[in-house]
Amino acid sequence: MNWTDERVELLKKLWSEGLSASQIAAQLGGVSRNAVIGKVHRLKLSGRGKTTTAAPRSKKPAPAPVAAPRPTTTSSSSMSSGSASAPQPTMRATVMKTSGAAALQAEVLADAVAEPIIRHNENVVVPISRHLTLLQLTERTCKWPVGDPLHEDFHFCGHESGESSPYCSYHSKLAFQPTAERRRAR
DNA sequence: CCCTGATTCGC
DNA sequence: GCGAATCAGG
Repeated sequence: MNWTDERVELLKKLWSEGLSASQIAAQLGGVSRNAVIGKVHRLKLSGRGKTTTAAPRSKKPAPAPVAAPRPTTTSSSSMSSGSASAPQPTMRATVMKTSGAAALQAEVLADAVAEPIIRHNENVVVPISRHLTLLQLTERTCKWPVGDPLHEDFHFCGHESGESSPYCSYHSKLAFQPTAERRRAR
């Protein structure tokens, strides 16, 4: 790729708009972040109104994806229904009382419900979003799309997704729901 | 570790 | 002029 007038123009525009070098590189396509920076310097456009150096390393409040005690999907046979006042002597309570994380989350959300399980697979509003653009996605960012692709504020979740999954824990659950009600063992 | 821009220097 | 490698920093 070579720096055509168009590309240079776009570069100038994006750079002045405050986009980072990597973002610009991604949008231009065919060039690396370094290439963009190098070009920027050669064009002597280093300064930008507000250089908020470094991306907003957003701190994660507390995803708290854990705590999914399997509420016993269908079974309703032995015990459980009532409030067994005498827990099994052998089985230590599997309750696991609270946790710092849980408490913190409750504090933040305030409105949080006592339902550790996500139910509606529909268009529940995503918890949080880093509001990443397509080109900002990396190997470890959640690629769950948010919003209307035809609309300008379309973006991606962008949460931590781990190395294997393309989505964060939250969206993985929404994405990979294997026809739940179908475990008909014999 | 991820990301940011800045510089250097061989091509 | 170009941009990978490297540096310096958040």
